[in-house]
Amino acid sequence: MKFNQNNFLKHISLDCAVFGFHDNQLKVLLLQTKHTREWALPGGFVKLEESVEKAANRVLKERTGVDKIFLHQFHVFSEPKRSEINPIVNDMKELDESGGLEWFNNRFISIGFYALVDFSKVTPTPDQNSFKCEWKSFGEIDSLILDHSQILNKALETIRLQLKYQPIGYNLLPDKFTMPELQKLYETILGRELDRRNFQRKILSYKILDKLEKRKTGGAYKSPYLYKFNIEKYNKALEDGLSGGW
Amino acid sequence: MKFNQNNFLKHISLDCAVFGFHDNQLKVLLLQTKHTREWALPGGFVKLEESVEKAANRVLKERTGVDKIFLHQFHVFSEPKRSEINPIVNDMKELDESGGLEWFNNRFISIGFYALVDFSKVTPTPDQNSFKCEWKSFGEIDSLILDHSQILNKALETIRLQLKYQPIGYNLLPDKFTMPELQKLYETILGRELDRRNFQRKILSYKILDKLEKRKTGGAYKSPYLYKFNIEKYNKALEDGLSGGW
DNA sequence: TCAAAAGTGTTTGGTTTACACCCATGA
DNA sequence: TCATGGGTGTAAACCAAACACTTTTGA
Repeated sequence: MKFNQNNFLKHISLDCAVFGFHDNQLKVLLLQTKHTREWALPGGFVKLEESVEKAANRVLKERTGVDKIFLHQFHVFSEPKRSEINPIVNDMKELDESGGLEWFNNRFISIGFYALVDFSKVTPTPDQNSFKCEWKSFGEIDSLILDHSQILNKALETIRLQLKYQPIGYNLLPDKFTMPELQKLYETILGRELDRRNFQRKILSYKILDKLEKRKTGGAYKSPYLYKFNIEKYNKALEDGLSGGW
Repeated sequence: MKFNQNNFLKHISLDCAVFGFHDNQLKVLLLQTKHTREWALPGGFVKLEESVEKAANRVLKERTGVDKIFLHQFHVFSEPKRSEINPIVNDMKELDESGGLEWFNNRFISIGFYALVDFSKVTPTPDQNSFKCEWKSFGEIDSLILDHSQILNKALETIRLQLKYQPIGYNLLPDKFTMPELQKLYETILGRELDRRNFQRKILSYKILDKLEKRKTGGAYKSPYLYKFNIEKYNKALEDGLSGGW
């Protein structure tokens, strides 16, 4: 299936900061470009008859295999020169016969989205312009294409703010998880350590968790309880907001 | 000066919810369209070489006479049919010889901004497609053109959330103001009453106010103190965020 | 001189923080 | 059996909500 620029709105793009959580680390889904081997956020364009939310969902379905991802727009990036491509790329793109060169030389206003996904359910899949698609630990990402670093940082900042009055985790953790795992997630996003006991008390006070039987498997030391989110209460908390902050 | 559609990015517009505060009421700046006499939010388009923020600032300078207004983007509105114009307008627009009909029949993705301004400094000024421009009390606004009601409501919702961790008022009140006035502003935005004494204690705890001499003028009863914002501390609070919420 | 608005302060209850002890587990 | 991680509890500090009394002002 070839890219046909006539199917898309000119000047408008979208970029997604897709976050996952694995090995106690915050992961970000990135693409490596075919030509320059630079890293980029997954992104795409908006079809003539779809909303930007639909477009973002479509793009992420392609990149991850997962549909209906938790996804929110958070900022529009529109500096006039933000999408000016590297002259080197310009040359290399000419190798491309898809007519993409003309398209990519347009100025783009990009709508930034952040997405939270269950790491284990994602199958990273490169797009037409990419060489590969894979998870990177947030801490190990250094330079990204265009203004994508800025977009990524602003996405994380937005999530940190959301955390103050909304629960998080349902979209980032597997169905069943332990309290220490959930805590680690919060600590990772917030970038600081939390008190184990106070964390538990606070989270439980939101009443969005259901406690299950003890876990038995592998891990050394005392086995922690398993929890799962109570989805109704979780969604209600998402809408109503939480009282205290972190 | 005629509108030349070649100077603007196609498919992209912006709409601004401009809030002011007057007579203890929250005011919104609206335009009344020439043809159908419907009400609309001030809006505009993005020039080929400007950011959306610059564009919004430019548009609001034209509508208010005020430059460098406090202005933030808050959401992108992109439902495919959101900008489909009323067929009646379509006919009437043909009266217009500016070539605007073709332009307005495009699909537009609109970037929503909210703005906070000092009511007394604004000179409402209609644009090319408007009959008049004036302040309306938020409570008295019923129907707006296209999805502008939705945009306006989402703007207010956003401000309410901001209020939880950012100070507000510097952009909405005159230089000098009294504590009851500031409180009324908070109450108006939040849509509920606050305790006078607790409000004062909390606001003062932020240390963003400087207390001045007593006011003497007109108002009956005991004269309240005048305050002004300490702009350095205010800006710092804007960046760092406040601790407690409302 | 009185009603209404505004200045100031105190009590109370909940929430957050800090910290301690015990239990379970696999090496 | 012991080091480590995990479950549970409590005292102190802090903050927010509720409420009372006094002062100033113009009518």
